[in-house]
Amino acid sequence: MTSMNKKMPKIQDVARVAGVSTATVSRTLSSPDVVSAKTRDSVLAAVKATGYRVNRAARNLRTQRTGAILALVPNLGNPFFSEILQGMERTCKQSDYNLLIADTSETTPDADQLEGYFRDGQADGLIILDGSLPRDALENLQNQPSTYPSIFMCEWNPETNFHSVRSDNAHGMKMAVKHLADQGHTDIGHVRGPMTNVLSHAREGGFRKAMEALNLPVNENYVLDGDFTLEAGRMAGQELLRMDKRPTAMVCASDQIAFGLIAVLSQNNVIVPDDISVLGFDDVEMAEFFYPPLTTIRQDRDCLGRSAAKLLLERLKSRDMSEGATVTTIPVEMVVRSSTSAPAN
Amino acid sequence: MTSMNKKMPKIQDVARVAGVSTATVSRTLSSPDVVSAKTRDSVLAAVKATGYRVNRAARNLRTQRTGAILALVPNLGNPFFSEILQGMERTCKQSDYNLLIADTSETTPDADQLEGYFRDGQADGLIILDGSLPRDALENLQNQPSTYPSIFMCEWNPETNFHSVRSDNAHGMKMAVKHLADQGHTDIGHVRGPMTNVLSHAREGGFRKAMEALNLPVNENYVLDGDFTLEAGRMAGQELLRMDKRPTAMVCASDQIAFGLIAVLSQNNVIVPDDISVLGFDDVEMAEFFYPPLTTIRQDRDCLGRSAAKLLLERLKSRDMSEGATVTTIPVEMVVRSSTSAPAN
DNA sequence: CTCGCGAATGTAATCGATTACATTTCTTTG
DNA sequence: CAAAGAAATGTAATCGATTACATTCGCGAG
Repeated sequence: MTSMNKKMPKIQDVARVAGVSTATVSRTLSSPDVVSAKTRDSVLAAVKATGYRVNRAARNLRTQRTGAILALVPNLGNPFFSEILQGMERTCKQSDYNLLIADTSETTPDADQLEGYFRDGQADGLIILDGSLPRDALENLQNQPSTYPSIFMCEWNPETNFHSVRSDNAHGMKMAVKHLADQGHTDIGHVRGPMTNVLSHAREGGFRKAMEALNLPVNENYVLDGDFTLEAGRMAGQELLRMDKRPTAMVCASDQIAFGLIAVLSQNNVIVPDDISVLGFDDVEMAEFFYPPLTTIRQDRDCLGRSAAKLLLERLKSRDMSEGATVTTIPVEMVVRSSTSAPAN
Repeated sequence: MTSMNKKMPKIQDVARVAGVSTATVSRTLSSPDVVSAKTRDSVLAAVKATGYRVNRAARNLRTQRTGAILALVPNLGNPFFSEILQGMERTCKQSDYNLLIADTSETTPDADQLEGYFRDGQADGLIILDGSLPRDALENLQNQPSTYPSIFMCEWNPETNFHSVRSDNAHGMKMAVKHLADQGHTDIGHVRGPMTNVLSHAREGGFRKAMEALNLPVNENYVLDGDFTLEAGRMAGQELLRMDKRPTAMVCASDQIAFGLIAVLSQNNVIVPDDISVLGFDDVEMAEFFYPPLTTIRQDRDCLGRSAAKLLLERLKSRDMSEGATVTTIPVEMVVRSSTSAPAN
C-alpha cells in the first residue's frame, strides 16, 4: 500500500489552498504559460505548502500514457549492455520517464507479449536492443491501428522498418583491419558473432570489405564462428590452437570474444601480441585492464544510449508515428593498446 | 499514445459479451473462487473473445498500487550488479511486477527523492543495493505514517533497521585467508573497498578476524584503500610496486580490484601468482577468463537476486510492515583458479 | 410450502487528475 | 465609453477498473 496514513494531498487540496479551481492547478503544473503570473505564484505556493505531488496512476489513466519506456536487452549480464543502460537511464530521468528493463535471454517475446507491453499499459515505447526478435512479432507492432512507437538500438532487424541507432560497425572493422595491415599483417582472421545477429553480418561484411580494399585475401579457415561471449572466444582460441599454421592477427566481433580468445592462448603459451595480435570491438571498461590491454574499436555507449532515448522520447512527444525509418549512425574510434603489434617475422 | 485506434476492449465490453456485470468480470479475474464455475467459464470465454486486458493505470488508481518495484543500484556499469539484476528481473516478472532501475552513481537520492518514488506512485517497494544512502533519507521512509516497504540487498546501512539480504562476507574472507595460509602464506595483504561502504568493513573485519584466528599478524602497510573498481586495483598495484618488501598474497574486496591489481603487476613484470598471489571477491563471469584465471569468493548472484525480490514481494503481498528487520545471509563458496599458489620460497 | 441463510451477482460510488467547453475578466480600439 | 476579441479561469465529464453494499438466487430445514 502506497497510501499515507491520513492524508496525501490531492489536487483538490491545492486548489482550495490557492483559492482556484482544480483545472487551474493542473494547468499551472502542465503548461505554466497559460495561467497568469499571479495565479501561478499562488498555486505554486500552495503546492509547496501542501506538499502536493501528482498521482501518476490518475494522470496515466486520464491521459492514456504510462510514462515509462521499456528496454528489451538480450543479456543484462553483458557489461556492454549494462553500461549502455546507464546512458539511457539518465536521459529518461531527465524527461520524467521511467525506464523499465526486460531481459530477453530467457524467453524471446512473441508478438503477443510485445503488443502486451503496450496493451497492458506498461510502456509508451520500446527500445529494442535485441535484433533477433522475430520479424512477425515486430511487424505486428507497426500494423496496429495505431503504431506502437519502438526503435532499435545497437542491433536491428533488417527485415523490418524501425528507426534505429547504431554504431558505425563497418567503419570500425575497416579501421581495425587497416591498423593491422599497417603493421604488416596479411594473415588476418575474424571471430564473428552469431549468424542470427545482424551485427555479426555487419561486422563480418566490414571485415571482408576492408580486406578486399587492401587486396588482402581472406582465408576462410581463419573466419571462426562465435556468439559475442567469453565462452565463444575460448572456443575460437581452442580452434586456433589446433591449426598448423595460424593467422598472425585476429579481429573479434566483441571484446568478450577477444578476452576469451586471449585467455586460452595465454594459457597455452601463445603470447599476445608477439605470436598473434588480437583486436576487439566495444571497448568495455575491462579492455584497458585486461592483460594485455586490448586494442579495440570503441563504441560510444553513452552517446548511443542518449541518442536512442532522445529519439524515442521525441517521437513520443511529437506523436510522430510516421513510417520513414531513420538510421542514426554513431561514429566509433579505435583505441590502440597492447594486444596488437607487428607480426613476428 | 497507447490507445488503439478504434477500440480497446474494456471491462464493460467483456461484461456485455458474457452477460454479466463488470463486478463479476473483475471478480472472475482477481479471485476466481468466489464466482460460480458457470459464470467463470463464460467470463473467461468473453475475455478471450474480446481480447481484453486490464488497464493498469485504472487498476493502479483504484487500488492505490503501482505494480512496480524499484532497484536502486550504485553503479549499473559494474558487471556484478548487472548480473544480479537478471535474477531480480526474473522473479519480478513471475509475480507480475515490473522492475524499475535507477542508478545512484550520478546523484545520491535524498530523503525527498526516496519518498518521492512512493509518493509519485512510481513503485510499491524499493530494493536498495546502495548502502551509502544517507541515514536520514532512509529513516524517513520508515517514519512515514505508513511505512514504505524497502529492503537492502548486498549492501546495507548499519544505522538503520531494514530487512536485508546479503552474502556471508566474513565467511568468504575467512575461506580466502585460510586458503592462502594453507599454501604457506604469512604476509597477506588486503585491498579494501571504500570506507563509506559497509561491505568494506564487513570484509576487512572478516579478513582481520581470519588472520587473527590463524595467528598471523596483519601488516598495516599491506592494507590498502580502494573502492571496488578496476581503477582502485590499479592504484593499489602501483603502491605495491613501490614497496621494498611486498606481501606474498593479496586478498581484494572485489574482483574488479583484483583485475586492476593484476593488470598493473603484470605490466611491471611481477608475475601472478609466482611472485604474488591475488584473490578476488564476487566471481564475476570474467574471473574465469582473466589471465591468470582468478581465484575468488563466489557470491551467489542468482540466489541473492531471487531472495531479495521474493522477500520484498512477500512483504508487499502480506502487507507486513512490521519492524523486525531480518538478515538473510546467502552462503558463499571459494573458487580456486590460478591466481593463487604457494609463495616463492 | 415457507423461511432463513449463505452464495452469487449486480449497482453505483470511487480512485485523482485532465481537458473540452462554458463563462468571466481583461485589453484594445474605434 | 462600448463592443469585440483575447486571455484567464471555472464546471463537470471522463479515463477504466475495483469493491462496499444491496439485491437476488438456491437450497435445506421446519
